[in-house]
Amino acid sequence: MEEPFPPMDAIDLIQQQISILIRRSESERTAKQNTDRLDRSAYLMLGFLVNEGTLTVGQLAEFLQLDISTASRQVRALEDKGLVARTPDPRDGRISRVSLTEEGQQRFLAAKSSRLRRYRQLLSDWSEPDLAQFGAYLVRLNQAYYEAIHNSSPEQPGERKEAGR
Amino acid sequence: MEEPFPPMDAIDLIQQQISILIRRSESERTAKQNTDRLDRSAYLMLGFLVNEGTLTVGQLAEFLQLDISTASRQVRALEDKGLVARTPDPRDGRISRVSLTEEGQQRFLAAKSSRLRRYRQLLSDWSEPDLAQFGAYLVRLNQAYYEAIHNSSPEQPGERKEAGR
DNA sequence: TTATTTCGGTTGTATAATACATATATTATC
DNA sequence: GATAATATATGTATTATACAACCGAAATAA
Repeated sequence: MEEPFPPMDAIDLIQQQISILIRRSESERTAKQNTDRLDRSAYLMLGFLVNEGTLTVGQLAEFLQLDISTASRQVRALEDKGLVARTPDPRDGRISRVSLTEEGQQRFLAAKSSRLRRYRQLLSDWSEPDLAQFGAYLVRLNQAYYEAIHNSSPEQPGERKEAGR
Repeated sequence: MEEPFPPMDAIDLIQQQISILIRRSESERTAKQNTDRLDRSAYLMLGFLVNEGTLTVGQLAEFLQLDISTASRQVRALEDKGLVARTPDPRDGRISRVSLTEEGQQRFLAAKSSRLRRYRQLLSDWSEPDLAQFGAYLVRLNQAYYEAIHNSSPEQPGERKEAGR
């Protein structure tokens, strides 16, 4: 392989720590059932809906990088809980447009608040610049992931593709 | 309890980005089956064994924050694949001591190398100081998780973990 | 000593999240 | 109107997980 790559050690650390972070997070997910907690995918899904307003099942699947069948089931689960509503698209009978219910909004905000509380606790002794910097790094990494995946994929409305320099 | 906490915005970003990161990672996990890829828990488990040499099932469970039954099954799965070996402790017949096989070492290194390749790609345009800093932040966050778990005792019905050391 | 409790681990069972293959219904195209 | 493409849903399988019940070994109590 080519060599203009960053040194192994830092990357190795990052890779390892991300594995651990994910495991930790996963552990929290299953263990602590704060009543207002939502599983990660549901949380992300509701979050997208909060931001985007209304999305199709397919769009949700794409955003979450889920198989559409999985997304479909997730939507149904959320629907059964009354957190989202599906309305048929008047112009295309195949499409289900998914949007938040009032209840869904509230549950999302509650879950968000619960997560924030947890993170505020975990990060309570971080300086503000460190927090900002860390957040920026995470964004950057996620963006890299996103681009790696969407190298040559069809776009969705609202897509921002920033090619970096 | 509002004052001595860091500002919401950065934390909100971090929390959200970590959710996304985990989802991305999860997606990679199921999607790309590089032959040398190991699932996250197996990878972490082998990694611990690389570092620590030999561990009991219970220790692995604790490190990975898995229920011991899950750890037990994981160990068995790895054993069936020939990646670890269980040897009975001569002094305590209850204990299984788990260690890597030669094959396990090789598979771990291959998986690690594969992961590193992926991350090198994703992070190829990061500066070295940024990488180091990001790694340090991740370590710090994981450390906070670790401490949060090991300091506060979340009461579980029936079983309370006594930390008498 | 024997009886009981604790401990490390395994196995039974349940659940959740997921993907892949297939089905269905709707729209588009020929 | 027949066929193809599309959006979603359903059938089925897999995987990772936890909890509960259990088992055998060790430690402790009687």
